[in-house]
Amino acid sequence: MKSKAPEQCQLCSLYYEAENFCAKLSGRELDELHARSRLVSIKRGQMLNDDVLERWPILAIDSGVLCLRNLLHDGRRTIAAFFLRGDILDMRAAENRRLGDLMALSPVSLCRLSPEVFDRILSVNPRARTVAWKSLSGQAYRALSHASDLAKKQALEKLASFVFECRRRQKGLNREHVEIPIRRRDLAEYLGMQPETVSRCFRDLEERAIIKVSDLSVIRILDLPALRRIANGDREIQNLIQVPDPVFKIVTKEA
Amino acid sequence: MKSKAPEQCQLCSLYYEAENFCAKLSGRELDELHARSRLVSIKRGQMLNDDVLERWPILAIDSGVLCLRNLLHDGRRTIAAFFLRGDILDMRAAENRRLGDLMALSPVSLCRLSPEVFDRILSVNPRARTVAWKSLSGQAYRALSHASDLAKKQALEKLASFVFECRRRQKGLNREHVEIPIRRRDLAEYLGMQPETVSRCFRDLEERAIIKVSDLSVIRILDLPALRRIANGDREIQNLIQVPDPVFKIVTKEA
DNA sequence: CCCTGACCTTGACCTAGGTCAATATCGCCA
DNA sequence: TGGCGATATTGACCTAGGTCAAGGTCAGGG
Repeated sequence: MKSKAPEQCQLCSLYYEAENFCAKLSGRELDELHARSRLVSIKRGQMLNDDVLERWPILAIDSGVLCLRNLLHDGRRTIAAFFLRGDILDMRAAENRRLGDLMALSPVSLCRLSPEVFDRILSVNPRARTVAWKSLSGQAYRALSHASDLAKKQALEKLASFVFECRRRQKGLNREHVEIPIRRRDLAEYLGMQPETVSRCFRDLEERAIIKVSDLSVIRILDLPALRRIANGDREIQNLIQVPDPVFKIVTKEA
Repeated sequence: MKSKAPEQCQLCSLYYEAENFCAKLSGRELDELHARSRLVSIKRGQMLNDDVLERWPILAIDSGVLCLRNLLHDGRRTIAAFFLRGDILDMRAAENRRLGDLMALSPVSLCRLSPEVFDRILSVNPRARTVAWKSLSGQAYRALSHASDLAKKQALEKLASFVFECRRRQKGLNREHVEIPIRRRDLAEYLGMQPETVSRCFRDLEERAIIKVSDLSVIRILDLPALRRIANGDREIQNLIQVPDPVFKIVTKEA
């Protein structure tokens, strides 16, 4: 009887969290996948280089925060998305598209899955296929909703929206405390703004008693409905709370 | 011998274009899918309503431009993505996420696929599965790259980037003429800017002899490398070509 | 425990592009 | 073909947030 999962896998969230990919595999499938895959650790700031990605285009995140970042050569940087535990990335589809580099925003542990075994499993194991499909469409929908945020929302709204994204994605049950898993600077790059602006927006939300910034990586939501309204682009609340601007505009018109 | 595809399908690009989903199906699979699916036409501006989507969450585009649009209730509107012939949408993953509405930006012909038959086909037909997987990851990567554009690029750069997106997606072989399949206003919503700005940017590119705007829906690329450099965020070219601004600003300061 | 460098915050100022208003142009239908 | 409503363009002006510069704060190493 060989029902025991490989030792390494037992410590990996991809296996021990029931909704994740490896948890859906039969013992045999897991053995085979494990035999042909590589669990690796990456330090913060480190990037996965392209030729390794070519050979190992399928990645599954065990822990940490990985991001997809691209930089214009005049130094502007953007983080297009970040990936958390449980996410499965298939970089094969990126093909000729220049999307950017995968970079660790915190120490990351991830598993490079053998594309062959991965594909084979997808073709025979419907539950595993569902997990992979869901992860991929989750990424797609997250990216779409992020694109909406970036397109028309103001800085404050984007930040509020981001808090909800973190909240939705965090595993714990605590809905009041939200962990901000990335640093201010990275957050700014993700939201397409400057660190200074992020800072100002946090302060703004705090001054309105909508959130409390405990430390740099955790906030507490004090007024959930207000935060939600801001995230949804409701300008009422913003104006209501803001000091009604006592500036009179003098229009001079030539007669 | 029943090798003939259903008549309706023979006129549908999903079937007659070899790389599309229905072209990968066996005669039997196609018959079954066709029997349980619905080809529908949508006029420009029309939206697919939510409860129908609930029952028919899988859509395949035969022709036209469908978009995912969401509007903040103060009137700001965003187009998060648009979908063209061959694209397959799976709205089941959207779940609780409020992504927006599917709306036709031009007359659209699409096929509502039966989710059950679709899933069954995915589980037995690897080629069809590949097509669906590719379409989904294409959407994901397009959304990511769009998000990057929105985050840090300037208006001109976003527009140039958009031209390349259209070019990459258009089927024809003509690489010099690019069809802009949507109107200015929609384009503005997609790029997160105002129609006025779109207009100004087109003019700017035209004045620099980088493109030629033939009519509202077709442009001709005159200087591909320049356009590419702009799209990639190279500010050199922008400054080199721009007339060095001969405006002196007179700053008056009280002594 | 202190030192150092990276990160974050704050304030002052400035500009890209949003806003508003006035045409011009398009595309559809009679 | 002509007329009309929707769409696009242009110009003038203004503001959200980017930029720059100056501290402040934190975490990790000796």
